[in-house]
Amino acid sequence: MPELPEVETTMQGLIPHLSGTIIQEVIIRQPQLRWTIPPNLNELLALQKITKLSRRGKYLLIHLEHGTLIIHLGMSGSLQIVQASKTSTRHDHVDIILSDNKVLRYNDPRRFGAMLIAGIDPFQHPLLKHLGPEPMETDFSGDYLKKVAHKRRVAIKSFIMNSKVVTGVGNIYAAEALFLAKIHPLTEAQNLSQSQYDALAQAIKQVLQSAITQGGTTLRDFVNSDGKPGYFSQKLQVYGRAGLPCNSCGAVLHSIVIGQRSTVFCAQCQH
DNA sequence: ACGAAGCCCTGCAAGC
DNA sequence: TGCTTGCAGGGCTTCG
Repeated sequence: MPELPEVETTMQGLIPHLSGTIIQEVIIRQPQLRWTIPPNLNELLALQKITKLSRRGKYLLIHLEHGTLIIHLGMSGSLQIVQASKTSTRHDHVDIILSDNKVLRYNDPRRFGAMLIAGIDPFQHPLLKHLGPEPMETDFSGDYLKKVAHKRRVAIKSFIMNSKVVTGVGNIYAAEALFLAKIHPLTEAQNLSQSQYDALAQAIKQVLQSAITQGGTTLRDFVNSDGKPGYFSQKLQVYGRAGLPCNSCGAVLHSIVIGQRSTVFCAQCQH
């Protein structure tokens, strides 16, 4: 499923195809995503020039002359640049037809994704307005986490998956970062020491950066914008490895449920 | 204000 | 083999 690294990889892959391009037409085959796609999306986007692309958490932002297209890939969404002649298949919900006979095609089997319109300043949009810091930026740090965690009794794993605390850390990388920082996922957020938070912030940055460098994790249905899979999945230490031996100590990895999310960890290494 | 649960949806795997 | 059932998952929304 697309996590932050996949969104970043997708954006980087799309930039050369989209920057400066003028949108010709938008075809919506299935408007029922996480939220219904605005019915007048075509009227809003047609003949507008794409000025730049950016990312906020897992939200991909396509900046236009008179507004912003917000895209979220949910857990099974993908974007690809295809030739206009290529026949659409099942779950190809939206085509954004570009000027040079190319199409930006949105596919999302589970339809947990979203495609919405915001103004010129997308950060005023309700979905983006209250997001926490970007994990890769310098304002996200152990100091910041320790401060925000004051009197918070929620499990640390849920805490770092809360988009108001930090945006874009999903289930896979939360588990990986906690393993790397040697922190038990059920620890109450308020009980982590400063040095643990320093290690955790560092670990989050490291796992995300590593995945971005690798080109994004490939799981079930993610394909990056070139149609090539990423290769990070083989590096995962705990996610999807319940019952298998810990790569560090050899103990059998445990699987528990935290906040309705499966969580794999090493009881030996993580305290 | 905080934390837990609910919800949207399809593909896949396991069980019968 | 084919059907049924259960589960996974992002993250906003609702409930307590």
